[in-house]
Amino acid sequence: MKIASWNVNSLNVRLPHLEQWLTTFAPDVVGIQETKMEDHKFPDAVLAGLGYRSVFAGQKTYNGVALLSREPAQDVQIGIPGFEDEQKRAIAGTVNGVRIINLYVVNGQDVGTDKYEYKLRWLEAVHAWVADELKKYPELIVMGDFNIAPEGRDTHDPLVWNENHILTSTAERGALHKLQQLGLHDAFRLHNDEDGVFSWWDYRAAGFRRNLGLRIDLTLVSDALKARAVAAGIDREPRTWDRPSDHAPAWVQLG
DNA sequence: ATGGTGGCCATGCCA
Repeated sequence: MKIASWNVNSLNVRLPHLEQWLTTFAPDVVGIQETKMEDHKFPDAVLAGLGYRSVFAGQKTYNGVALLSREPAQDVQIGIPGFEDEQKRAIAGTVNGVRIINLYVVNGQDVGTDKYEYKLRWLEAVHAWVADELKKYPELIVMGDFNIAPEGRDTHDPLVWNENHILTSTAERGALHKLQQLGLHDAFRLHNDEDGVFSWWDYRAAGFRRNLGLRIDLTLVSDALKARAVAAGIDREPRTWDRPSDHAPAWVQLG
């Protein structure tokens, strides 16, 4: 079972890319972020034609998440339970017995801003939620656009992307670490040791051409799933296509 | 030190 996470940065613009990628990469489950699309506009019929069921929670202009799966998702949860949030950033479901949480983590703008504080509050709420979910579903995947690069080797320049910089700051990495302390493993790092492998490249300054990127899109697998995570990676190909998203899909394969 | 590209939507905001 191949499970992937992809920030498409507008599903309206990227639907052809998604269709192409579903056809060639053939994932079994996909978590989508930044659909930027209200629910009544979601192309569930098009995706059904490709063999995928969809559940989704969207809004105009910003945010928006969806979960696509070949088998229908059960026990679908939209938003973080008990956490009031107008922004559509979280959706979860159970597919083939595996609980899957798909997140579009708050970007945070800059360290010390209101958005940064919201990001840290939001991650606290995610921690409580995941802790609760793990009790019910030991076989759990938490994936999405985390907007956090776990380590220096997940950035093109650790001197720039340092402990005071957004996406790499001490508090952000601390929140990710605390989440992983629940028993979640970065699937990519179970199988890849190299640095310079990224999932996001800024549109500005020819970031992709120069490979100036960050690895901020993660698939985390629970203790109970760790042995089944037989491969993981990032598929750079859709980032090479015309008018691409600024993110590439991150994936994990369960054996 | 600043802005750079892109999406949404018509202007700045967000990333």
